Amino acid sequence: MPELPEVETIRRGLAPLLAGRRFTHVTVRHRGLRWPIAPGFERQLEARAIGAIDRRAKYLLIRCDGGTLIVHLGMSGSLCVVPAATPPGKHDHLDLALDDGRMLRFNDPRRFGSVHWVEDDPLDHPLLATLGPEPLAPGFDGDRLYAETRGRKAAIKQVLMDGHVLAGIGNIYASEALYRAGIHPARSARRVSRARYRLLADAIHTTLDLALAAGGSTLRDFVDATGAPGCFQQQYGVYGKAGQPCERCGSAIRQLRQGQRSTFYCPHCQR
DNA sequence: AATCTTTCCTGCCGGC
DNA sequence: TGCCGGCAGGAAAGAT
Repeated sequence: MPELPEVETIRRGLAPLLAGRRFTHVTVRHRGLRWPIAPGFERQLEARAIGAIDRRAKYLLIRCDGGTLIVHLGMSGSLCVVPAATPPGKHDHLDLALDDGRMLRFNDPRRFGSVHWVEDDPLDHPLLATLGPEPLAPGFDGDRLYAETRGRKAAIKQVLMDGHVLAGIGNIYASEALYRAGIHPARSARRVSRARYRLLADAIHTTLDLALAAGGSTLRDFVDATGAPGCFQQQYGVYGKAGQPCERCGSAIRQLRQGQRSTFYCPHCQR
């Protein structure tokens, strides 16, 4: 479900609901996430005042007094704020009760998501410390991307999805950005010119901005913190459209496999 | 049965 | 020889 625009949409939805709140009680029903929820996690969160809600790549950073809750939604995770008396569903693994009669609930059927409590700077956590630049932050541009990809023989699409090169670009938006930039997804990253990396950086920016404006994509049943679905998928140029005509040239969009993931592209527009 | 949004880890290889 | 980085594949688990 979530790539950067979806996580950012969730962050924006969550921020006003958690502002000024305090965690009161923590219930863990299933500790077996991607990394097991640490023993003592419940007690560490209790009575913490909540501060800013930030994001790094696809990680949500829920800053509290004395520490930070780091949440990753994996493939199928979701967060919502609901009344504290709401009965738990099948994959509601974690409830964080708030001091206003509601709770923050973490649901994740596939359990590829994760939850960490850290007392040091969360950006120093091993999972976050080596991440590449944020694509929407100042300082990210085509020249940076060009520099990051020197010596990379692998396909540009796979390098784009490497979080240590560029943070937060997943399978869908990698296909979309390459389509917008006119670059073939299987092209070796080191054989893309500096000029085309500048086009690609612009395409990444535009693609993410459009997705954010639409409130993220709806894959399966993505909903934001208030339950509203995103609608960016209606704007996909190539993703999931194998066999359909390219909007620019009319050629049939093709699908290929890269690293066990589906890639979609236009054979005429992308070189 | 095959596929799907994530990403860490392992094993292997090449370069210095 | 040893070390490091890059690269491909596997793994986690459930719903459709």
